[in-house]
Amino acid sequence: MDLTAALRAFVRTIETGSMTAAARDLKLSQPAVSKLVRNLETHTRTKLLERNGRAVHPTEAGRRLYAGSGTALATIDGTLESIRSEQGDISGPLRLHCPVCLGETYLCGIVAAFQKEHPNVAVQLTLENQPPDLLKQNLDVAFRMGELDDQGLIQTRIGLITRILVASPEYIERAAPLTDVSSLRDHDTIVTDAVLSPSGILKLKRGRKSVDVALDPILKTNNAHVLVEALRRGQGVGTAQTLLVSDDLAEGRLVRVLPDYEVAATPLHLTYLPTRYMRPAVRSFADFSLQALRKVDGIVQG
Amino acid sequence: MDLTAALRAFVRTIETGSMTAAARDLKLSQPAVSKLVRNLETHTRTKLLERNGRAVHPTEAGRRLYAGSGTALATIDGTLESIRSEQGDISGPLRLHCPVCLGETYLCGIVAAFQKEHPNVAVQLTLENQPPDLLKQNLDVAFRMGELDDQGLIQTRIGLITRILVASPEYIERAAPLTDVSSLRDHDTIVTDAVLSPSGILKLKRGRKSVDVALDPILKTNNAHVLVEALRRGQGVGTAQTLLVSDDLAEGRLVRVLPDYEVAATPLHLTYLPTRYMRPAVRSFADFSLQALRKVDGIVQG
DNA sequence: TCCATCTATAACCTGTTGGCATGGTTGCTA
DNA sequence: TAGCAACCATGCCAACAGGTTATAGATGGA
Repeated sequence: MDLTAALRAFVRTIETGSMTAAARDLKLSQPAVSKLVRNLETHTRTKLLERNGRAVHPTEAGRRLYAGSGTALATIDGTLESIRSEQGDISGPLRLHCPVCLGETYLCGIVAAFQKEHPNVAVQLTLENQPPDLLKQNLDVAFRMGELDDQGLIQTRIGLITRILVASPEYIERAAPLTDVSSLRDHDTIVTDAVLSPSGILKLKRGRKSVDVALDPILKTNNAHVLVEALRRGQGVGTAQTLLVSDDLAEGRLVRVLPDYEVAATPLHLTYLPTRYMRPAVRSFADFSLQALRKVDGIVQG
Repeated sequence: MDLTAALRAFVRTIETGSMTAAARDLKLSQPAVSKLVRNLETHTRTKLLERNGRAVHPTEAGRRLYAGSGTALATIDGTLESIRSEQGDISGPLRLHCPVCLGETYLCGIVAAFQKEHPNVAVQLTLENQPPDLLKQNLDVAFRMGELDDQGLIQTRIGLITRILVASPEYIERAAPLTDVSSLRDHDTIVTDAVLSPSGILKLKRGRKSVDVALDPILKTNNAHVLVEALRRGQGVGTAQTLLVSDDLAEGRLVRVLPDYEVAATPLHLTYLPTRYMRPAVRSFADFSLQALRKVDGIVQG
């Protein structure tokens, strides 16, 4: 029996919670996974999974096998890949997860540059604003915004994503003068869900002093492109991640307003699971993306 | 490709220093091992072994793969076996090594008792007086006499094997009186190689005081049965491990002489390699044999 | 120079494994 | 309660992987 294949199927089944999902992952048919697990059970003379029609759960023995063999498999994979990479040939899969806005604007370029250096790395880049489940989705690296309290997760702080208040020149021309933050109430505002507190408060800072403004925005969106596009069209004034609008600012399509005020910056982290071995492709990409992102205008240290 | 099989063949090849030997170990043909290693090399795109006609040596990459996958494989095997054993069924191979005299007299009985409790454990018991190479011979546990300086070896002290001076009643009748240790020179002496220093000195102790006696034995042997048999036949007086002659003493076939004197006792150790996982059969037998041996007359604590 | 020992290769065969199609079970939902 | 959807198990078939035997090639020692 191919123990490696059987264990891999078993481990993925537990992680995804379903043989069908594991089969998709492993590019096998569902019966194949079913058989592999069955073989493993015969071999250990023990029921490893509790089949429940709907889902499968590991038995006590299954949990122990998972704990023991999961890391061992990862070690083997990591060692093998590290030996291949020693030949100067970094390869293997690289599964990434990233918030949509960052992914669309910067990460895709970073991935392209990385793949140019390492053409044998097969990237799967998932963009979602939901926080990912690294285990279930089998992710190598996830970029995450905001403060994380997730235990059992290694996180490297990349920097702070700054936001600024911007508007198009046309809008500024047209609308009431924006002399002070209190006048924001009289403006059409456009924001991301994330920057507004549930009660609709935007937190700003002027120097050390923090200022809260209650907004009633004309547009709230979770999509950065939509947001920036609306700002460009002159639909209003709003907060935007600096990294999303630096080009627009440089070319005059957008103008920073109330430049004395700072919008609360969001930390950006690179996260991954503490596997025994960091596969070379993963390690290499982590370094690569970290350096690239820290150079981005709109991501600052602090 | 069956990664487990390939890695196993590779690991055993490095440990034994030859594919042919690894094949014997794994109960495969030599070409099978050759192919497995070749597959592994193809898979890693790296030469892992330097074939040298006479012997094979790992390349740098091979050493790294060995370091990484060796323990991982052991972990997997151990976990699987531990799950099987959870079913109350301790099983698997158990490879033991032991000095001949101890093995013939006591260990064989201990092994039999152990197998009675755990009939699915397949024991290979090698009796040799040469110190074993646990890695090359693929041993789980080795019993060793004497002080060991072997690093990278876990050793549990079982106790001290005592030796005493004995002779048969017939011999004592016939020979010169044995009033003092100095009169030993005038006797026919029978010893194990091990107790004599290279220059032929037997070290004794009387209380705190150590006494050296130069002997010119009529029989030196490395085999305990030969030694004891010679003593029983009345060929002379000699040193014997207490555990070998306790029956003879009890039944009057041998008599202890010069009982004030002690022969230097030899420590007995149970040794094994520090593998990540101690397989259940191994752990269980280690406990079992330790308890049994400590009860043996002639093995004392200290 | 021959021999012993070890590895590589070729040819062949068997057994396992994976895929497909299908049937059974479970839990949700209307 | 019945129908549906999702998931796992099983039987059958084809393909390939991995095993063995036989043989050739290389290397170090006597």
